[in-house]
Amino acid sequence: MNTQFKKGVLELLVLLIVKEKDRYGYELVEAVSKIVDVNEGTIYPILKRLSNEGYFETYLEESKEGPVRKYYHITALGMKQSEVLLNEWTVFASSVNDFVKGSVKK
Amino acid sequence: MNTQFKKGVLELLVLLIVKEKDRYGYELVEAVSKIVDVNEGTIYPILKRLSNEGYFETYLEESKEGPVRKYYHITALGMKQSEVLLNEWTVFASSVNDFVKGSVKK
DNA sequence: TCTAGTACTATGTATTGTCAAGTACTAAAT
DNA sequence: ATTTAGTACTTGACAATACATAGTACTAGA
Repeated sequence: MNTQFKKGVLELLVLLIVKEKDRYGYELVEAVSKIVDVNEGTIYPILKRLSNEGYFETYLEESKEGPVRKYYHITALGMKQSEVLLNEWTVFASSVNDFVKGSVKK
Repeated sequence: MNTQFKKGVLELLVLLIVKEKDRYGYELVEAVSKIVDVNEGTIYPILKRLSNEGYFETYLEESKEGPVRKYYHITALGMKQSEVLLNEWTVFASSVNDFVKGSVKK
């Protein structure tokens, strides 16, 4: 899969998934993987960055199936950011798709 | 505009525009700008890269309105690449859009 | 002669995704 | 008892690509 296409989009996907309900990192990796192919080493840095920027709050919870899980909870700022990004993506993708479709017909 | 979303997509747009007919750099900047906001200093490096990779051939032609123009012509390899990239973009964008639409409803 | 528009090049920087390796816990298989 | 697989997270070096800025140079009109 084209790595470049994912830039910026993964951040949007992570925000939207955590917005649904609190998630821990490993769960996020699997959830995002269902949409686009993605590497473990890609998601964790995004989570750290989004937390540093105040979009997520975190807390720990024990698990019976393995080590402690770090859960991510979206903040009001994160909600706002997900809306901004979602809007930007929608505008961007439809501009590109409109052109691309016209290009195919010729 | 979100810079990250453009990664990889500009290459696709440039390929599709040059595929229509031969273009020179400055013309490309204007054509791409109609689709997504883009900087001059972004397009020229893409043209150089795509030429180095054998997707474009170039030739010079004089102009009455300014300095010499460098025209880009797509090669068979470039045609192939534009199809590959277009397909990858279409699959990618629709995966993301399908998820994103589901996410909005909730 | 100056300015605006056209046309291309070069360089340094920032962002972000990938890869690889490592740590560590639990549960099931050998 | 030990190994293996699955879960869970961290870190650091690396690659790709868009941007900003500056510089060169040509033409035409004020």
